[in-house]
Amino acid sequence: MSSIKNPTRDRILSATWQLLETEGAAAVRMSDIAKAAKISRQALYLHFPNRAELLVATVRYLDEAHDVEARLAPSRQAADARTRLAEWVGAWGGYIGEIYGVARALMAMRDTDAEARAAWDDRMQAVRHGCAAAVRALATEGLLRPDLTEEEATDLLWTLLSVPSWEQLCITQGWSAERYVGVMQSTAERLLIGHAQ
Amino acid sequence: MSSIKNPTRDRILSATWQLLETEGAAAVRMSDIAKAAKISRQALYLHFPNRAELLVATVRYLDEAHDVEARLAPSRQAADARTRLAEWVGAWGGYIGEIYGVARALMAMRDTDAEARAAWDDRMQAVRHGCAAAVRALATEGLLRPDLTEEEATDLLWTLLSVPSWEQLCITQGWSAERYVGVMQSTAERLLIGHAQ
DNA sequence: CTCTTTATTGACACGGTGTAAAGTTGACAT
DNA sequence: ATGTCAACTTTACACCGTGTCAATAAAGAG
Repeated sequence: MSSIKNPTRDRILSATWQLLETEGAAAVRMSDIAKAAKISRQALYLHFPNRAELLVATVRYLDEAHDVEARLAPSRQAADARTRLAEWVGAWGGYIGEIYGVARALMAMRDTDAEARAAWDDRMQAVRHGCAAAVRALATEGLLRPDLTEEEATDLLWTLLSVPSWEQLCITQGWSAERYVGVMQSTAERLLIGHAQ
Repeated sequence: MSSIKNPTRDRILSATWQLLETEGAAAVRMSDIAKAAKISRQALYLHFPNRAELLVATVRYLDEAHDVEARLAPSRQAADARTRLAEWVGAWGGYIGEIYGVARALMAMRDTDAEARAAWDDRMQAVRHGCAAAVRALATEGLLRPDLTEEEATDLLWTLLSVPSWEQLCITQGWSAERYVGVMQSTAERLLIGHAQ
């Protein structure tokens, strides 16, 4: 739909995405993006006021392209808390790999650009909500590890599933996506579920 | 010792440290550091060839000032693997808070500066070795969770104890240092020790 | 045919890093 | 006293990437 309405904007976004995914994030300049989208650097500023907003728009574009909602549905519909947790870890954990390039660029901008920071924090809060929901489900089934508050458990799961953690395991240490998700699922269980099981 | 040999160099390093600890890392420019050290911006370049090397030197300076070796000794001398793990998590986890400012600045430079990247990676590998040693101790006492290889367990512990994870919990979520260390110790146990306990 | 939108080219300001050159200051040796 | 050396200062500038501005071109819609 957005692709029909405004083809160049779309071309820009997909070029941005592609560049961020392949090059190292910091190396991608506005001029690189313009070149890849086959417009002048200045034309970029006709569509996006600055780099930060372009990155934010790219994230939204990716969400749309990957149909995030559909991915998260199984987690919400899970019968019991345990499978809900596993589904959630699988869904989000698997998604990180696909947005990593853009995520990385946005994270790097946090330090210098308030808007980028806000956008990133907002998205991460959404992830935290997902974690909170999974923890809540565990708590209502009485499965939650007793020495943690729900808050703490949420923070812990959220941190385990953070992008930097994913980066460390999958990029630095070369874990495969399957291995990552598998280990994270068992780890999350261990981490959160009280030993009464 | 370094303080006796070269007072201005020392003043620069301590100014850098102080600024990075108080201001947000990215906001600290070379000129700010110069001003804080009461020398001209150019004199900075008489002591350090560029920003990256200044940051790296600051990290070393901090290590010396905080006597890292002494902090890590209890972990290495621990009687059993379990207390070794707890000591290690406590020592490193507690240390992060004191170097966070500099660490943050160095991490931010990774994207643009190869030298900064190398320096940071080197330090993180040292941390990973600490994790590996703790895991190894667990393994030789037969305590290691059986569904993980030693490699995987090391990576997992290392990621749990990473600076970004610390940041998310202690800065973003406002955990106190004690709470962080306490939760991390019990979490690490849960994460790594097989249920034969 | 003209208005509007989208794009182009070229130029420039700003901020931060790093370089270069010439001059100042103080300590110390002879 | 003089000369020398090192640390430091001031001033200036090059480079890069972001973002702004103005003048102009092309193309479709009314």
